[in-house]
Amino acid sequence: MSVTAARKERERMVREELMIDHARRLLLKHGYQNLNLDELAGAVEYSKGTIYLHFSTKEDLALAVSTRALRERADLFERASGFQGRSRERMRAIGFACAQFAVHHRDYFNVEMMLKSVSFWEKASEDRKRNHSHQASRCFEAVNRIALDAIKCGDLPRTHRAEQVTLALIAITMGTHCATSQPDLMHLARISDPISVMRFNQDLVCDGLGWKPVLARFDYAATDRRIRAEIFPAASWLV
Amino acid sequence: MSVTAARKERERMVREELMIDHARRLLLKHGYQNLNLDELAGAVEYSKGTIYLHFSTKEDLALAVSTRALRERADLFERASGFQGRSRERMRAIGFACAQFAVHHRDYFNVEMMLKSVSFWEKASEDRKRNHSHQASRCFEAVNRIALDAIKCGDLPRTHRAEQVTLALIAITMGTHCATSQPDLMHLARISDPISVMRFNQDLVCDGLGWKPVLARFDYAATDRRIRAEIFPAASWLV
DNA sequence: ACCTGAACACCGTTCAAGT
DNA sequence: ACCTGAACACCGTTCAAGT
Repeated sequence: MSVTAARKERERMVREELMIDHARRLLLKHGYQNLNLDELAGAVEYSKGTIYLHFSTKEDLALAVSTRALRERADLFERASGFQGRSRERMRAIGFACAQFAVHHRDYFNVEMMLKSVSFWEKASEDRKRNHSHQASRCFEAVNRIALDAIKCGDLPRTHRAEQVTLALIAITMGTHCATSQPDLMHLARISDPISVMRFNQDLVCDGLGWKPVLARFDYAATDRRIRAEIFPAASWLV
Repeated sequence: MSVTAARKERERMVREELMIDHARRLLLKHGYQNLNLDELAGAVEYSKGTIYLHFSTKEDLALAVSTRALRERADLFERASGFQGRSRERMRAIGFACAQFAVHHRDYFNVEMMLKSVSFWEKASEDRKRNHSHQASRCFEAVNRIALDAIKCGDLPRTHRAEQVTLALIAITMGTHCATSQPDLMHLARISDPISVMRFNQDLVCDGLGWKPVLARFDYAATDRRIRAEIFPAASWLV
């Protein structure tokens, strides 16, 4: 490959990132349905035709936005997973990673939901689908490794399978996101702080699993301080 | 109102139900994005203009489909709530109602997800939005009443608030639906039966809440048989 | 009074033409 | 070789005309 070609490729990637940046902004502003490619073309200062040199369809573009966020989540999860402590403390660090991600990506979860629902996948390019499931499995494995360790060392009952445990934690996390993003429901439940609901629900599932040390028998305040200090030193976003 | 007017109104309602029936079928077949009003008009044998005499927008139509399903869920929940037994047994009956609903509506959950994500609500008519939140609150209250009773009689620790409990159960249910509808995730977790995952996860949350009698100290097999016999006699769908 | 379906508007997608 | 933007296609929405 010539020197010129390498530079061209680099510039191409920069342009693609620019498009994803603006697409993300517009997605959060208008939602997927009202994301307008004319507006995007205007924002990135390229023609609509050029957008189609990067993304095969509008769905493909939305998937790219989603995958980039998912990669950030996987990064956070892997960082959290390296926390030095007992298995349930490491799991708690993952909880912090979720919160960090939720704050950084605010109402991003709505876009994520969109992807799960429709005929999105059949309209996206193979490359991008592969990348998305790669990032998804990084997230899964980060949690699953902790569950495996917990079962091995006896912090979790040996009757559990690690994948069952991981799926339960993913479910409570997704479900809480889902539930807390519905204003009606939050109003019915007379609840205002989504992050404390997330904590509470994740603790419930861990306690339900019998994950030692159980909340009632251990004070996690010191753990939480260490997680903040060691894993998320830059995070000024939480009390 | 004249006799004629009453008949006209009845016929109007029949026609609307017909439209909702077919819309539901097409939604499940193609997904929301590919739901085509020309196809719907053909299926119901009315013109597109007539569809707009019933529904203000395509979003309004989808909301109508969703609300009718939600009404059925609320009916099932209220029936389950009347089960005679301890609070956690009644909660278990709600779990059966969820399963019954999931089986009857199969991949309906995807449509439900759609509603949560986009600028759906701003394009739907006020009447229909009101009806939807009415049905949603019927579901919420059916669960919440059981939680309130449980706290009152000491089956749940008095430190819990009923709404917190209800929200946690809604979250694990939604999250499990969400997670089990992603083939990638099910493959990673090496899990094939969504219904048993739902049971497992709901039990986890109840145990985590300390909802007596806890799973390990009580055999729910007899309860399950009674629920099947008394609440869902017509349900041949579960082993 | 009720219903129709052709016409319109909007926007994702393509491709012939320009630099 | 790369980019453009006018033209096309599809489909949700409207409304003048028909019965």
